[in-house]
Amino acid sequence: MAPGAFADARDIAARIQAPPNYLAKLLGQLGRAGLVEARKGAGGGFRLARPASELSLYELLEPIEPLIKEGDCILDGNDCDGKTPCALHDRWGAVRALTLDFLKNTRLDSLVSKSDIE
Amino acid sequence: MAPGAFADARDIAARIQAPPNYLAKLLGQLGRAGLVEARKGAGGGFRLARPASELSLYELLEPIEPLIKEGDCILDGNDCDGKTPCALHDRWGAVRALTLDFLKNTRLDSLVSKSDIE
DNA sequence: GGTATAACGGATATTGACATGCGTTTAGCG
DNA sequence: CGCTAAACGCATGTCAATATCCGTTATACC
Repeated sequence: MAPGAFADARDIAARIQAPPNYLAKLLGQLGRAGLVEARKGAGGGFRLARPASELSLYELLEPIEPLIKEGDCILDGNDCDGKTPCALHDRWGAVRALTLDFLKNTRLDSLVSKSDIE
Repeated sequence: MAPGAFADARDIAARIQAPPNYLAKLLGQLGRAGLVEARKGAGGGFRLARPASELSLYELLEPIEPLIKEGDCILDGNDCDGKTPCALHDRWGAVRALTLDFLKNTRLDSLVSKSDIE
């Protein structure tokens, strides 16, 4: 596919075996979040607003579903701050930090293997 | 509560603001897995099969819902083994390992804060 | 043994995520 | 301008997880 071209939702859906209408809905959400651009009409479709190498998994997932946040406590409803840490504060903090690091520092392009590109 | 005593599902549910019948169902699952003991009738209820200090979060959650496993690939359906690692193999492996470590090496007793005990 | 208590187990209800269908709007192109 | 392609938006459907209800069974205690 030509770089910068728009791909329509049906084509994308067929490629990844996803339901076309639902995919379009998700792409719409990403569009509202400014991550993809949409164009209506003939020759239209969706495309990334920025290069895949500049989009983190975190950015991409965030508009679709709520993600873990820095400081979130694993025991819900707890205001587990520095003053009144819960029993798992440190151990969980390490897991949370690594997970966030993974999501924020992994770019979209790095989950595409070479064989998928051609 | 006396150590080794049985607590009935309604009491437990009231304490943790959970639906009593549903809780009993979950406790039943834990019972079948050998993690808690159940006793019917007056004075009956549930109790841990082993001390809280010997039960890991992993053991406790495993009968309730499928957990991440050593070697699981983040891209589903992938058989992402040593020979054909996916693009995220190493980065994801680190997150998975730390998460599993957290679940397996955190004991039930360590998520109870002092103030909950009395 | 009789009675009260509490788990057990199966049928049913609720809910939210996931998905579909279809009519409307917008954009490209001849 | 008119035709076609494709996103958009809303109403509806499906399904699994969660939860409820209630009759049955097992246990303790008098």
